[in-house]
Order: sequence, then structure tokens, then C-alpha cells
Amino acid sequence: MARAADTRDRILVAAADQFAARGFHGTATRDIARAVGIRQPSLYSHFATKQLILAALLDADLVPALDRVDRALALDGPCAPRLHAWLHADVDAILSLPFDVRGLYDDAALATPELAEQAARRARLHERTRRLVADGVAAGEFDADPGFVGHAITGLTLEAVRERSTGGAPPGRGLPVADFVLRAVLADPASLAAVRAAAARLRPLLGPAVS
Amino acid sequence: MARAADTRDRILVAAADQFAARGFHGTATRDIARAVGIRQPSLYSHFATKQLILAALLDADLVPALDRVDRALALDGPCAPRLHAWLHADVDAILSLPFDVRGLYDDAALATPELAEQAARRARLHERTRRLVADGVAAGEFDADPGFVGHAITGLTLEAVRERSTGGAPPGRGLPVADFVLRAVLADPASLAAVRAAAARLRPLLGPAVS
DNA sequence: GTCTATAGACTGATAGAC
DNA sequence: GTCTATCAGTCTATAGAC
Repeated sequence: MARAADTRDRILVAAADQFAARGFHGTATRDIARAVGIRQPSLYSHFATKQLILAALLDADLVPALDRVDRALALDGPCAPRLHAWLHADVDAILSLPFDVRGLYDDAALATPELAEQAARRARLHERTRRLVADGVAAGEFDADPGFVGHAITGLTLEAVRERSTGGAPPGRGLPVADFVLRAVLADPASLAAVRAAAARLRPLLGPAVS
Repeated sequence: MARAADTRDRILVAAADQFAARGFHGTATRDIARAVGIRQPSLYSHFATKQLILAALLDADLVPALDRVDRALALDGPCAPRLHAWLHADVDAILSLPFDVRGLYDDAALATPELAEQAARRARLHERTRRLVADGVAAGEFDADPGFVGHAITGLTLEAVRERSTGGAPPGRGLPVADFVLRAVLADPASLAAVRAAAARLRPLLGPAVS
């Protein structure tokens, strides 16, 4: 046991935990190594630099997230059930990751050239989230500012992650987040029950149904 | 010119900017000093430790915020207009601070004994926000989980701050945030217009009307 | 792949002249 | 209150034995 790929994964999980608690800059490679049970220089058998640990974690979060939003954008039918199903699946998927994404989005670290690819992925993710909302506004289903709602979704998702990390039990937050956003943006609030029912049928297409 | 109190304030603003960009641990006292235009040891004429700079910034954010939520809790009348007016005033007040609060809430730093007082203030603020929502649920005005809505408000507020820092122009986000939350929690969505009108009369009691 | 040893830069904070 | 000089500790990353 303790194969190389195993150690690599344990480094990633330990690094994410420490980044979440103290930030990227506040985490020493010695701290990560200690949590894994190896010496600090041994990390460099798996990652050439500390920044590449962060890049691997960002990709593990961003690549599946981009796939989910692309699938939601590609679905047919009205926007409201697609937004609801996507939010539900997206938040549950992020909360079910084996590591904590909270410390990954360090704006200064993402601004460095080494992480340009990850920064571009993140910008693409935000742009597509905004488009999902804007489509619904254009169709008359939503009454909202897409830019603001995009930021609101980001804030709600990050806070759900923060809640899991700092609080006790990790609850199924996907459904509450989806309900909260849809209630806030639906032009016809009375249609929420129908939207939820339609979203339940779409969700299996967007990812595992966790809650 | 350049009196002592002046330099102290400029240290606080510079420190907040750097904490927002690189986090508390990622910011060197030399970086703060350079932004102020003094040498690194000169900082210690104004603050005994780096942590006390963070404590002063946290207090400048938390003490007025506690005052605002206490005034909202003390008001008479239904909960919905009070929640709307408080959210509007609170977000606008935070966005109009002369410094960036985004980097202040480092969980690991707040957990140290030196910042216990600030951590307690923050917990009190969260508890009172939750109570403002719970009162409305008990009165039948809201249909929501107060714990979840409390976290949602935190996430929306932090994202509004992040948006100001990373994006370009700082828009008046207090009203959109208040509308977003009220639409999401009101048991009777049709009452939003009346709630907004009543909130507009309360808002002058909670702080400056920025937008 | 992991180890010990260490390089070289940077960290927060102090001492003492002005 | 600001400065120069500096200390002791920590940081990421490398070299080379096993």
C-alpha cells in the first residue's frame, strides 16, 4: 500500500484543508507534509512547486463544474427548471468533493502567470452562469439582473462551502440554494412548484443526485 | 501635515487593501509600510503587532454593524420592512467604508486568543441576523429556514464586497441585495412592493441612505 | 520516493540614534 | 515618530545519499 498516486491524492486533500483554514500564502509546505506524514522535501517528488498543488486542486473543482454548466446550457426547454436543476446538482457536487474548495480562490495567486489557465477557466464558468440567467430573463421567465444574480450564486455557493467547513454536519444544501435563487428571480413566483417538479426530471442529466 | 492619527489611518487602509488581495498571512508588514511610504519598523510606532492592525480593522467593521442590526431588532412593526431596510442600509454601509473588508475574516487568525473579542463580536452579529429572520418566520411573514437565510445573507454581502474590489465601478448593491433576499423569503411574494415602501420609511433610522 | 542537510530569501519584531 | 541595523525564526526549493 501507499502507492505514489495515493500519496499524491493525500497531498491534495491535506493542502486543500490547510488552504481553507489559513489561505494559500498562510500555509507552509511543512504543514502539508506533516498532515500527510512525510517530510517537507518529499512533496517535491509529486509537485514541482507549491503553486502546482493549487493548480491541481483548482482543476479538480473547475473542470467538472464547467462540464455541468455546459450540460445545463445545452438542455432543451424553459430556463427555470434548467437553472434549478443545475444549482441543485452543482452545489451538491461541490459539497461532495473529497476536499475543501474554500481556500482555492485566492485572487492574488490566480493572477500569477502560472495559474493563467485556471483563471481563464474560472472566468468562463462565471460567464456561462450569467448566460444561464440571461437566457431566462430574455424569455420572460426571470425578472432579475443577470450580472447581479451571477454574483449572488457565487456568494451563496461559497458560503455553503464555508458553512460545511466551519459548522458541524454537512447538510444537503443544493436544494435550499436552488429554491432560494429561483424564488428570488422567478417572474411568476406561483410557478415554483411546477419548476421544481420539472427540475427533478432534469437533474439526473446534470450529475449525481445527492440529496 | 501627516499627523500621527493620519498615518495610523493610512496604515489601516493600506493593510486592508493588502489583506484583501493576499490574505492576512500573505501580507508582509514591509508591503504595508511601502504602500504608506514609511519603513517597516515605523509601523510599530502605531501598532504593537501585525495582529492588532487586523483587530482594529475588524472593530471598525463589526462595531457599527452590530449597532445597525441592534437598531433593526429594536424597531416596532412587522419584520419584512425591517429586514429589507436593514439589508439595504447594511450592504451600502459596508461598501462605503474607506477600506476593503474582504480579507479580514480569516478564520485561522480569528481563532487566536488575541482576536477573541473580535470573534465574539462576529458571532453576536450572526446570531442577531438569524434572529431578525426567525422573528419573521414566527410571525408568518417569511417562509424560510433562518439558519440558511443567515448564511445566505453573509454570502451575498461578502460577494458584494468582492465584486467592488475585483470589478470596476462600485454600484449601489444594498437595494438589489435587499430585494433579492425578500423575494426569496416572503411568504406572500405579492407584498414586496408594500414592503419596499415601508422599508424606505425605516431606512433613515438605520444609517445613511447611500443609494 | 523518501530521506537529511542546507541554501538563500523573506518574515515579524526589537534596539537605539536622531 | 521615523530612521538604520539587525536578530532569530521561517519560508520554498534543491542536492545528493539510500
